[in-house]
Formats: sequence, structure tokens, C-alpha cells
Amino acid sequence: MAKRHSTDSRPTIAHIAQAAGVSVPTVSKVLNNRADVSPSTRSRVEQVIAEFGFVRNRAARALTTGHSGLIDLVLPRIEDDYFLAILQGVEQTLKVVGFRLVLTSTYYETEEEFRWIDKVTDRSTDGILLVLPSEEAIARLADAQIPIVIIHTQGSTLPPIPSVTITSWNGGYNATRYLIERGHQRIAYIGKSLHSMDALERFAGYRTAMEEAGLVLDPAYQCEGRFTASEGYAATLALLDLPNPPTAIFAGNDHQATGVYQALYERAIPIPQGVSVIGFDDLPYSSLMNPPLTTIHVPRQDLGKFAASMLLQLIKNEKLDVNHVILPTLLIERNSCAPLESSQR
Amino acid sequence: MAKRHSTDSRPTIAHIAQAAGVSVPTVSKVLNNRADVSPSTRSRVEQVIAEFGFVRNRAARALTTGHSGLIDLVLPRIEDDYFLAILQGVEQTLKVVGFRLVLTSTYYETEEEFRWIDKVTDRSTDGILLVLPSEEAIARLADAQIPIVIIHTQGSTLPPIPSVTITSWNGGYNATRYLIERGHQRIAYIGKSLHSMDALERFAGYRTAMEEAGLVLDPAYQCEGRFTASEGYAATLALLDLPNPPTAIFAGNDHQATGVYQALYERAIPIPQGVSVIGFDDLPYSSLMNPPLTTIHVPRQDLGKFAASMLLQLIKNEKLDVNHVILPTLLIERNSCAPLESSQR
DNA sequence: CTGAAAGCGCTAACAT
DNA sequence: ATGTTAGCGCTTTCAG
Repeated sequence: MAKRHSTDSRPTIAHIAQAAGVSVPTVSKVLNNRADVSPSTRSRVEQVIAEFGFVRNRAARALTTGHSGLIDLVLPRIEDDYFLAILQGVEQTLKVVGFRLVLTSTYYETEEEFRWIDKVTDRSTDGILLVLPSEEAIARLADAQIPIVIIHTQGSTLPPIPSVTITSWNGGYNATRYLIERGHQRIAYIGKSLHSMDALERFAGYRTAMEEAGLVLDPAYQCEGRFTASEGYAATLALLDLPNPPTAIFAGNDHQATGVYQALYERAIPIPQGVSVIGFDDLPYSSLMNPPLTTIHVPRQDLGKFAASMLLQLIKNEKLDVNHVILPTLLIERNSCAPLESSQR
Repeated sequence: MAKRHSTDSRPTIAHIAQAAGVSVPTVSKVLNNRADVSPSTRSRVEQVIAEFGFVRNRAARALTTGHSGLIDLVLPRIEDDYFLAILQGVEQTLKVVGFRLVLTSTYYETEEEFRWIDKVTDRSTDGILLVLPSEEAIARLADAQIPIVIIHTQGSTLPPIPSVTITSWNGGYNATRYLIERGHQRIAYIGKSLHSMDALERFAGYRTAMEEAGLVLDPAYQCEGRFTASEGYAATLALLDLPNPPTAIFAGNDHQATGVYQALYERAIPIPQGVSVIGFDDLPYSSLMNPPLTTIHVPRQDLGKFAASMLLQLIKNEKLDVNHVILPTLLIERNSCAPLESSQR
């Protein structure tokens, strides 16, 4: 179909202009739907464009306009359901405005961090979405003169850059309250000294709930453990070996919770009759677990959607209504928690 | 840290040149690690670059060199584990050569197809990776003068563009043989008239195995059903309602197989004692199913790796050793198939 | 309404 | 070893 111009490379705006018998700027005007083109010229040009199957060279366009129509999304690991949902949210909102997504997974490799920082800074994209960036990365990028929005952050303070996160503290508090209200007193938490702001906060929420209820904050119940199944597993095993094991376990996230399930299963402790378990994140598989996991829902897609919308505003040079959006979490009640039996006391 | 140049926009190569007291091309030479620069100038320029925190404008670079350092990946749905693994493979091989990935999900929306075709054709990227594209899309792109590699394809013929796929026919054949060797004769297949080349082939493999074994190819055993759990579920229900239900079910993919499991579970038919089930794809959850699913492994990450490597070669203007790579599938034996008991005959 | 001229930031010849 | 000149393909003044 599409005719090829004499040269073997692709047609440029100049070729179109020549073929249509007009000047280059006129073609440009047609392409940009500008008003000052007579209907007849316009249609003639449009026809030639169609004939040639001409598509504007985006690199040239980007150079003159300063806009590439691309946005960077930098996240830790794409294969984590948590981040995947964020990606989906971002994608959905970008698609409607015709932006495309440049994806980078960092795998937390801080040594290579500068490499991608250089790349996202090279103006090949119009803005950057950063998921769970390190504080050093934020510092490096803070004065980059590029629109940036952050989703979650390592470190304990709100970043100097627009961001969106969740009410992690509330989530941690509510999860713990939920257990307390069901009579539990020996409640363990897994994920104690993680460095992400959300991990810090949900742990703080747990502590507050415990303290408010006048329950002992036994250090043995506060477990280390990163957000993986295996660390949830290991932590649970340690908890079960305690002289006075907990009757309920609050896993910092759902990945850990699967590890908790596994450990409990191996020790033949029924959930929730033997031990109650509550998670955090509400990943897709949480409802499929056996028993279905009670957990704190995180609006992951919305995280992506809000961040993308904010970034789009920034790119359009609009002022943000709010610099830091905090999305609510929600307790989803399923079947992994039971009231404490008096026998368990 | 990084000083800002007087103008409020970011520093250009010209600013660096001026500050270092050299010409613009000299800076360019330093940036490109060219030999014809004296050590002293080089270090001076490098220092200024560091001082300014200067990063090359990729758009300008792309315009002159014709290379953006980006690659398009167009796939149906990112949230499908199958495609996600391909993405990972692509990402891994791009990362080592410093290319970045532009991601587009089509969601099979053929109406919008032309929109993304225009985008991926606008020279904002150096090449395109197409996962399971429609034949129309391929036709549109075939003479686009851009490096393209296809991963899987709809339609029944090898595309006119370099591609990588899997030995679907063998997979279908081997899965069926496996069942036949275990004494099964009434073997059903789900996914009969799907239009992707791989679906076509695995069905053909099934038919050949059946015919070779002299078994009847009962049309009632050849079910429609797209590659989703719900269609696997529906097809299975229909199969079980047959006067003479099958003793083994070959699900065209693992998603369907989960639907098969569900239907069987609801009818209280034990797997594999009541009905044997075999899948296709070996998705991450297949080994977690209950019982673990025997299935045909597809090297999904490799699909992405090979395709990306080929594309990279194409971009470097190297000739491909093979235009169509076909990766082997492998039967993974787990616990969802049992020899036919004489009582079931 | 149309086109001539200039320039975006960079790299590629080609002198010097 | 360094700088001069030109140009990538497009958009944007600004005359006509």
C-alpha cells in the first residue's frame, strides 16, 4: 500500500510538501490541525500524507517542542503483583491521553541507580514516575527540572517532590485493633525494621494500637522480616518456638502472610482456630488462599492512576491541587482471623 | 550539588563548551569517548560536565544519530503471567546493553490498533517487539522500514517478519501421547478453534496423536474455549454432562486448566483418580495447584530474550542467523494425571 | 492563507 | 588535536 519515496529512507515532511506542491510549514500546519490552512490545501496535503503512509518523526518533534509523549516509570520489580497493579493504573491513565510508558526495573540495585538516573534525565521522556525510590535517588533527582511524581518512598519523611502514598499507619492500627477486638493479646508483627515509609508506619500503627489497649509490646513478638514469603515463614517458625507463642500474627504484607500460612501448616496449626493471621496489601491471590486471608486492602491501581494524573498536570505546567496525595486503606474481612477461644489464653 | 546554568533551562552542550573554553564538537567528542581529544582538554571538559550535572538531550541525539536507545514492546495484556514473563526476558536482555523499554498493551483492541501502529512507527524507538500481533497489524508494519521481531502470532502462517515461537505442535502431541500411554482413550481437548498459530498447532498435535493411536476423534471431545479459566470451566462442565465423559482433559493452556479443576471440584470428581488433567504453559501457579498440574512447559522468558537479541542484531544492521526461531516445549510431570483404571473404561 | 528564515541540541564531515 | 560548517526533521515566528 503505502508508497515509498525515491530515497530508500522514510518520507519526511519535506517529501510530503514537495509532492503536494506546498511548503514545509504548510504541511506542519496540517499535521497540527492549525486553522490557517485553506480547506483545499489541507485535503490535498492530507491525501498525500495518507498516500505516503507518512508518520511524523517523533525525535525531531521532541527536539523542537520539547515533548516526547513518553513517561518514565521506574519501579523495583515488575514481577511483584504489588507493583504490577501500579503499572496497570499508570498505563490506563496514560493511554487515554496518548502517552506511552518507558519501563525500568531497578531491582533495588543502588549501585546501578545512577545509570538509570542519567537515562531518565536525558530528556527522552516528559516526566518520571518513581515507585519506592531510595532517598539518595530522590536527592539526585530533586533539582532535575523534570516533572516527577513519587509513589511510596523509602525513608521516613515526605519527599520534597509530589507524591502519592497510602494511609499505612491507619492500616496497621486497624489491623491490630481488629485482632484486639477479637480478644487477642499476644499479637505478633512481622516486618519490624523495614526502611520504607509505609512499613515504618504500619508498624507504628500496630504499636499504638497495642499500647492503647494496654497490651505488652513484647520485643519477641516484633519480628524482622522483609516483604517476602520466605521471611514470613522464618519469622513464624521463630514465633512458634517461643515459650508463649502469639495467638495472632499481623504480617506486614501478603507475601509474608503466605509464608506464615506455610509455617503454620507445617506445624499443623489450623488457621484461624490455632492462630489468627492478618495481612496487608490485598494482593490478587489473598482471596484464593486457604483460608482466604483477612487483610488490609491497598488501592494499588489508584496509586498509579493518581500519580500519572498528577504527573500529566505537572507536564502541562498546571499547578497541583495537592502535593501529597494519601489514599485510604481498607480492612477486608475474610476467614483468617477468629475470636480468641478462652482455651487459648 | 549540580550547579545550574544562568538560564533556567537545563545546560546544553553549548553551555559546557563555553564554560570549558572549547568548541561544541569537542565536547561532543568527549561525550562520545572519541580518541582525538587531548587528555587535558578531556579532563577539563569532563569536570565541567560533572559540575553542571549535564546530561545529553536524547531527543537531539536521536535526531542526528537516528537512534533513541528505546525499544517498543507491544503485547496484549501485561497482567497475564504468560506475557509478563516475556516482558521480563526482554527487559533482562535490554538492560545489559542499556536500552530502555516502551510498553504498550493492546488489549486486543483492533480498532485502536492503528493508533499504536502510528506511534510505534514514529521513530521514537529503534525497533519493535510484537507479541501475538494480528495479521493485519503485521501487514501494516511489514514495510515500515523499522526493525521488528514478532513473538507468537495470530494466524496460521509464519509471518514475513523475523519471529520467535515455540514447538506448539510437539507440545500438543506429547501431552496427548502422555495421556494415551497411560491408557486413556477418551481424551478431550479444550481450545479447539482459537486463532493463534500456537493454539492451532497444539490442537493439530493432539489430533495427530489421537489418530496415530487409532482413537476416535469425537467432535464432542473437542471443545471451544478461549484461554481463560472461565471458558475452561464451562467446557469441562459440558464434557462432564456427556453420556460418555472423557477420562482425561487436555487444556489448551493453564488458565483453562484452573477452570477445569474448578468444574471437577464442584462435581466432586477427584484429580487425577476421576479425571486426568494436563495443561499447557507451565505458569508460575501450576506447581501450586491442588494437585500440582502436569503441563507443557513454555520457555517464556527465553521467548523474550531471543526476540530481544534478534531485534538488537537487526538494529545493529547485522544479519540474522535464523529468521524464525522456534523454542522447544517440555512436558513437566506433576500429579494431575493418572493411569486409567480398568474400572473407568 | 502561505512560505521564507531561523533554530531546537546534537553529531559528522571536513578543514586547520 | 581542535574548530568550522552543515544538517538531522520538525515547528515557530513573521513577512508577504
